[in-house]
Formats: sequence, C-alpha cells, structure tokens
Amino acid sequence: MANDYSANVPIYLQIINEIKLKIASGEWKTGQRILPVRELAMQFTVNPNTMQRALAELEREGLIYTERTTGKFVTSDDILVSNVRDMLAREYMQSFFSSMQKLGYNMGQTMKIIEDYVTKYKEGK
Amino acid sequence: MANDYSANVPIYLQIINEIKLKIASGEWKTGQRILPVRELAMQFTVNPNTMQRALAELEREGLIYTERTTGKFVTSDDILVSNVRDMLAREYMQSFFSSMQKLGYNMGQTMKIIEDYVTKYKEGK
DNA sequence: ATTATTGTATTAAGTGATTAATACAATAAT
DNA sequence: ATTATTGTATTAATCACTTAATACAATAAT
Repeated sequence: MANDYSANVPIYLQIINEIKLKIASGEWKTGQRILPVRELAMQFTVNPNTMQRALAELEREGLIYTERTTGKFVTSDDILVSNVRDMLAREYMQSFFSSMQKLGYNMGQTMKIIEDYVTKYKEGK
Repeated sequence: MANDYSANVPIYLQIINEIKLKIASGEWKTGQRILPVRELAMQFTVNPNTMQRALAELEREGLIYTERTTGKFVTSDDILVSNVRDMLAREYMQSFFSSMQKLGYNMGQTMKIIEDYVTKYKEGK
C-alpha cells in the first residue's frame, strides 16, 4: 500500500501528489472525513510531521479543510475537484508530448506509438 | 539555456536526464566529443562537482566514455543509443497512461483527450 | 622543456528533508 | 468531571545535495 517512494523527491511532495490524485479521481469523496494525521502517517509509513506537512499544503490549496478537534475533511467544492482533475490531466498530457518531442518524436510519430501501444493493450498484452 | 531546475529533484539527476535526452535524440551525436566538465558546469550554471557527478553516472550507464586527458565523448554504440531512446519513449507513455488511470480515466477516455489535444494543435492553437 | 588543459579527488560549510520525542490546547466521548 | 482523541508546535539530530576552494596527475599544445 505504501512505501514505494522515490528517493529523489521529498516524501511530503510525493504524498501531496498521491492524495491529490485520490481526491481528483473521487476515491476520496468530497466532504468525506479523512483519517487522523497519526493514522495516515502509519498507513503511509512516514513520520507524523511529514504527513502533517503534506496535509497543510493540501489545505493551503483548498483541497482539504480542518475542523478544530474533529479532524480533517475533503473539500465539499465539487467544481474545484473537477477543475483540479482537468488540470492534472492536461499537465500530464503536455508533459508527455513535451518529453517525446525532446526525444525527437514529432506529434505524428508520437501518435503512431500511442496507437500501437493501445492496440497491443486491447489484444490483452 | 539552463537554470530552470525544479527545486524538488537533485540537480545532478535532472542533468542526467537532460543529457540523456540530448544523446537519445541525436542532438549529441555518437562518438562526438563533449565539452570539458568545467565548461559544461558553466553552461548549466552548476558547480563542477555536480556536473562531474552527473557525467560519472552517465559513464556508468555506458552513454559516455572518457579518454584520460583528452576529454569525454558520447558513446559510439548506435544500438545502445537507439535502445535508450525506445526505452525512454516507452517509459514516458506508460507513466502517462498510469497517471491518467489514477485520475480515473480509462484508456478510451484518455485516447479521446489525446485526440482533442492533437486536433487543437493541428488547428494551430 | 614548459605550459595549459583534461579529468578527478578532497575537505569544509551551508541548506533542506526527515525522523524522533515530546508537549499543548480544544473538544468529543465516557 | 474525567479521559481520550484531535490537530499542531517545538527542539534536536541525522542525512543527502550543493557549492566552494583547492590540489594533483596525465597529456596535449607550445
């Protein structure tokens, strides 16, 4: 479940991305309470301070909020979540095409590779 | 030219990727001599030690080699370079589809988004 | 022969990320 | 009322990355 962190990016940033994906994908639903910091830290096998840092940043971005001693919750702003999902998807795509371009693939060549990949996928490989 | 490093990944790793792309794309040709460590360090605006570390790793991977006091060169192994290029392209693609899947897009939905993106690109946006 | 250029190694200092060990305030649960 | 649970803050120690300042050996250039 946890602990496949790249040694090369600060853990708290990797956690931010991971949780952002959970919220954007709907795996963590809007308005839903999330586990206490200490338990999340255990689940992710990191120090509570590190988890706290990640959650504080996500709160700064508006994706979660805190009720003083009750706990933390996913935002109830469905539009925000939807926007984040769209933005992430666009980022991933642009980053992908940009990398392929640096490798020397133009857009047509990149499309060709994608189509081959998808074809093989559909054949169950 | 340089100095747009993400604060979140060690610089020497970013340099490794950058140079690997240059070699894989053919921007740095096989067999070609590369600039001295000190000059590359200046071009990339990093410390010579940091550049040396990146180059040492690239040498370990076989992408460059050193002639004692003459300098460093891109490998002459065209097949290796071609393989690296193919591997990188595959990695980028798989990573992209994996991220999209985590966002809740299945392969068909991802293809739809790609096609829209490419269409807009062709219209010159 | 001498000089300049090449890669390489060493030592020291500064910075940020991470863990660890606590502690505290507010409130929900008993 | 008391206790447990919640988020949060603090201090210290460790580790990797990065820069800086040198120094050295081998060889190409002069």
